[in-house]
Amino acid sequence: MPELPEIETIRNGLRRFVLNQTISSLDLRDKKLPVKASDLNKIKGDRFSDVLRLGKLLIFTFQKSDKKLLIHLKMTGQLVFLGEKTLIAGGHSEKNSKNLQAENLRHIRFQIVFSNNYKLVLNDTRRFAYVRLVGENDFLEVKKRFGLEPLSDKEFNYSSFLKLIEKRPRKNIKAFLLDQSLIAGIGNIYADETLFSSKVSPQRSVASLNNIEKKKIFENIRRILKLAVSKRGTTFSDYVDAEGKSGGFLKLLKVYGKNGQKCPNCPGKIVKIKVAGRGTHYCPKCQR
DNA sequence: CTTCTTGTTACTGA
DNA sequence: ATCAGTAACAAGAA
Repeated sequence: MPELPEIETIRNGLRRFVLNQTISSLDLRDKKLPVKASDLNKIKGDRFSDVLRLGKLLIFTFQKSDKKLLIHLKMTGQLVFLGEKTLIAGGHSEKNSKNLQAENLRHIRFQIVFSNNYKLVLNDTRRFAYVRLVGENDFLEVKKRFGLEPLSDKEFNYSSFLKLIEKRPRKNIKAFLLDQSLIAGIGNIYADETLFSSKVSPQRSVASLNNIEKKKIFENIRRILKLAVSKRGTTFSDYVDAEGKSGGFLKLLKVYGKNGQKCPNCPGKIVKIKVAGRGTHYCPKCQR
């Protein structure tokens, strides 16, 4: 499940590969994707000028066209850069890593072929990922749905965080963290990890938090997301970066996927329950 | 065979 | 308006 750190890692990887590359063709293989082949053809011959990120959404801009290509990976989407036949750097594998091989790409839904025959490939088993090509107006509509960017010190600081809390006082804290229109980019993994490090139960409401808990949650959001970016994200099931490589944050997870295991902080065990419709991992002893 | 999973949106009912 | 809960989406794992 790619969340902000994973998407940021993909973005950084892709920038190295796709900027200034001339697009020679676009191959739309899945008709379900909300984009028309005839629209895609309009960016043939153009070049990518930048790769941006909004929450978990990737945004590609062009040198000539004013349009933007939006790619959301949802749960199982993978976006990788391929050499003529193989992944640019996917072949080298470390112990315990699930580095992706080109032959693992069994669900290619969309790809862009560059003039040197290198490719940008969207692989997605469950077909929830989407590709859209939007003009300025549609892009502004999309942008409106996103909340604060947690890696931006300007947008996301303690006072803007407190304002969000005041705006949604009755909301459950886990649902609050997952709400993309409030803070953009936190998903199930980093929500659980943030609440564990803050010693706050996922079942609490926002209104019940004291000042110390609010401050801890705020600080842990930033700390954990930044740490995860520096480790190139978390590979739990499908995620790989632009080179097909696994993320290194998996080893640093304290509660996500650890149900039944001992809590890192106390003799108790991590349990998994359902909160806000999501599988939620926490320590009932440490998190109150 | 059924059930569960997940990011996001859409809908319902409180 | 806000919030919780649930279905839907698709496909694979258990």
